[in-house]
Amino acid sequence: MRRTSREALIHGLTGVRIEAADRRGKYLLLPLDSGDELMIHLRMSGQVLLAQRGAPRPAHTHVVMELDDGTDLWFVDPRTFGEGVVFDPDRAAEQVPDVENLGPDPIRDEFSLSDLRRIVRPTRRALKPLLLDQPAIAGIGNIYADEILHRRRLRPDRPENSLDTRDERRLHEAIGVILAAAIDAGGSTLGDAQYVDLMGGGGSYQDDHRVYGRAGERCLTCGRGWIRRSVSGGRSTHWCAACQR
DNA sequence: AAACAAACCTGTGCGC
DNA sequence: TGCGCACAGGTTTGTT
Repeated sequence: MRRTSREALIHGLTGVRIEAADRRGKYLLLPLDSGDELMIHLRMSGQVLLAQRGAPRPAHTHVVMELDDGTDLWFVDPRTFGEGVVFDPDRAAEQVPDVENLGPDPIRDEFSLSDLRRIVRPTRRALKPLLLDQPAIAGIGNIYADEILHRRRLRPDRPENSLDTRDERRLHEAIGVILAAAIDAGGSTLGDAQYVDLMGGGGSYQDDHRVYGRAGERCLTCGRGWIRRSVSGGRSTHWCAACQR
């Protein structure tokens, strides 16, 4: 309830029908028949779970939404970084400016090669921060940024202004392929099982990670280099110093 | 302007 | 066994 109140959330959700389940980047968007929308962001540790009414709830269950089919939707979030808010789509620019400022979502929106060229600026900013920049391109997080760059053998610290046309084509291809493969596999559920689907099930894409979480291992792609890990601003980056250039 | 770091929190796993 | 520390999927805010 970072930008709303308990009362406003309860009022906005009581007696309404959820018309759809949509998404932009990492923001879940649920249009309601009241004309408002429920936005949920899970941040690092949030979960939305569907459960039988009365089932024992996990610790850190902050919101329980009772549905009319007898099931409950839980919002669970140990670290409390996540949030939910009911907003008026006509006033989205003031109520949820971060959602309004998102760049194109490569899965949800048209994302052509020229769309990628549009977000690559002639600066020395590195490719890793570019991929994590939600106002530039929406939805890519730390795991997939590393996996995308590894697939196309691009170093995370390669400056944006060093990309030639071939590099841009490669990066565009890798964004589509890695995200599609990860979605097919149900996402990446790491050891602490925080990322799970509505029914609490995990994904399997963590088994296909080539660099994320593999620091110190030999590169699965080239077989020559070792996977390196660096930390900047509390975020870790993984890459192969031999095959990523 | 851009590049960092800190802050927001709890839980887990490790070395000692 | 217990303590302290590093670290975790993200974003915002503040400081160089």
